[in-house]
Amino acid sequence: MSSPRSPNTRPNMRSANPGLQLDGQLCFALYSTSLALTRQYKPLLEPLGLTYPQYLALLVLWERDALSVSELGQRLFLDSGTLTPLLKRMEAAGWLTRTRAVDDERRVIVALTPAAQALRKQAQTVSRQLAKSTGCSADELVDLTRRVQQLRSQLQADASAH
Amino acid sequence: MSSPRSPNTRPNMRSANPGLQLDGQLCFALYSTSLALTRQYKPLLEPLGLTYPQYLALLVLWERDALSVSELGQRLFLDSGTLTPLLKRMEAAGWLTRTRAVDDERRVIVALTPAAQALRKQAQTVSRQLAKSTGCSADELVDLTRRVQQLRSQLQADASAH
DNA sequence: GGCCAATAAATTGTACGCAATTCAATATCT
DNA sequence: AGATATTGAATTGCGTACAATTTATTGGCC
Repeated sequence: MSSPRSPNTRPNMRSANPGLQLDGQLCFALYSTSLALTRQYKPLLEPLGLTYPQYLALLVLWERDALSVSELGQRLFLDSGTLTPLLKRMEAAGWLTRTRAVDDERRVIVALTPAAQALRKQAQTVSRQLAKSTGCSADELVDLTRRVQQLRSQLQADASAH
Repeated sequence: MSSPRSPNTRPNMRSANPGLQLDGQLCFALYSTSLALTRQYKPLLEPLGLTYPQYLALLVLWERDALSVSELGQRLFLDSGTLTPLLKRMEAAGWLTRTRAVDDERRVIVALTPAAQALRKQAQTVSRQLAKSTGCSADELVDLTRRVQQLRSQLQADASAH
């Protein structure tokens, strides 16, 4: 009743709103699409007892096991404030161990348990299912990934240049 | 000491890890780039007393004021569980009012205050600054935005098809 | 009108992200 | 060696996201 107009999205009337249309903003497109992807992952990861960020941590550790928290953080672009509680939950769930490094007791080494190693195959299924629901060809996925990575690099370069 | 190898990123050795490389995943590229963008926004929005999701809500309301919570949620792809507390904070900060609709007391209408209207110009500056730090041309931005939006649509279609 | 399903927000509980601070261990300098 | 700076995690506090539940209101049906 309160909105007699048709569906919310209007086509190409950017005239009255220079540079401020939600639909035109790459930032929002990335933000909302990233959240949509996490939602897509959820039903696939839930049976395994994993959240999406936890799954990302596993991806890193499957590539190279026994990393410190900060090394993991460099790969994921996350800091200890995010990772410490996440890793504690994963430790409690039996996916990994956290041990102080013997040569430098400041560092905490994160290592996968056999349970997490065994999960690797199922993860490939998850990965494939997700690729399917994007509806993109492999080439499109590769290309889009590269361009988004390129954007990330550019942003980081810009950020570190104050 | 614990890692005698060179920097973490290896070039193109995807052989031993079919479909599970973090770097190859579009999902992670979108996830980490979206977070990087939010970080880029933060110093620009902080002086205005806004967070990035709050800024997105303003973008929607600048386009069309006086929406219900669920209409706003449809535009942002967020639900009341996220929006209600966010809108309460924005109300407390003086950016908007929340009033029950007279014709349907279930609906809460969100309307901007003059303070929020006045903010519109400064927001254009923010938007331009961010476009600059992407290092992309206008055409590149438009193209990348469209492709990411397309992906989002595809995911939503796939999700609603169970 | 009275009953009941449907709808719109709000609430509850869990898990991130991240800035800022704290704490412990190591490195540096003299 | 001893004082100081630096580093790596952990902690604290705030603001999202989101599933699941609850509450209030409306619409439909008899």
